[in-house]
Amino acid sequence: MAKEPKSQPPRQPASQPTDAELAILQVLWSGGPSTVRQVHETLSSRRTTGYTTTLKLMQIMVDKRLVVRDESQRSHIYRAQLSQDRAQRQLVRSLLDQAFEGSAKGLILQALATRRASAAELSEIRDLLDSLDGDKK
Amino acid sequence: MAKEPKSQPPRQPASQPTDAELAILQVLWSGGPSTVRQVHETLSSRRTTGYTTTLKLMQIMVDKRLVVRDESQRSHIYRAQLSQDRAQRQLVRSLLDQAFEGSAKGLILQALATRRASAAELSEIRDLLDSLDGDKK
DNA sequence: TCCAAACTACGAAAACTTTCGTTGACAAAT
DNA sequence: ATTTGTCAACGAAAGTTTTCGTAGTTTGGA
Repeated sequence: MAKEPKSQPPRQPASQPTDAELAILQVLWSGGPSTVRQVHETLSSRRTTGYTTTLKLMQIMVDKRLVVRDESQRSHIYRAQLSQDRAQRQLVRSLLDQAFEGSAKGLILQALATRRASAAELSEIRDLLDSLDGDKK
Repeated sequence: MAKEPKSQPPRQPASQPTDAELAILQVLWSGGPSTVRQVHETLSSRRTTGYTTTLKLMQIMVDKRLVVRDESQRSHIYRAQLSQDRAQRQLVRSLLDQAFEGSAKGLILQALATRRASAAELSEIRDLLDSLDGDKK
């Protein structure tokens, strides 16, 4: 006989992460695959929630396909399924639509006003601007 | 006797708008002071919610001090109290913290990748970069 | 005057998100 | 083998946001 006919409710592509989910994803993005314990420890410095809260959230995130889980160990290992790049894209797009009437320029101006970038960063941005200009000519 | 000792629960500065509230603010920002009807009509093209939903949200927004209301007419006139600029600042800041580890550069790169800016816009951005560079020297 | 249309107010349901207590399983140490 | 600690699972409560039905008011005709 085969393994399981377990019909795991198949979800849509991958829903937008909530705030708490994003906090968890950040830990996974920067720290790589981790256990719930590890994520919770890292998060504890900012958040003040119980261990089971983090666990529950991560279980929900598996359902939503935001993370995948390796259950071969007793302590399951979670890995981000939604890439940081893709999440950032989605978030930027929705922010542009929600508050900037689609204007990238407006968003960029606010970003520069909000956080001072280093000279090196500024020149990287300039390079990108140049390359975009080139394409467009 | 005087008018009303009506102690309207005084709220804090001005809370962060939710998604639905942001949609309403956008209408007020771009269309100026409006009635609920007007806002709802404008919103109807994207959203599909009842009139009273919009009304209720706008009433809540008055409580939150996100908008102010002129009741001198039968149809009250609502005006954005939270400026678009201030809202944008808050949103950019929280997005930077939540998904870009505070890096303005990262956000800007994503914004440029997401929405193609016109040559004119690109040069405006370049100007801003130059002025920031100047300050920093 | 009476009726219909347009409006505000408001309560409460529905939907979504976050939190945590409890339970049972496993594993390591005594 | 029993105890102790760590873990996943899960249900349910608490909190927040969004939705809408209903009721009462005002306005402008017929």
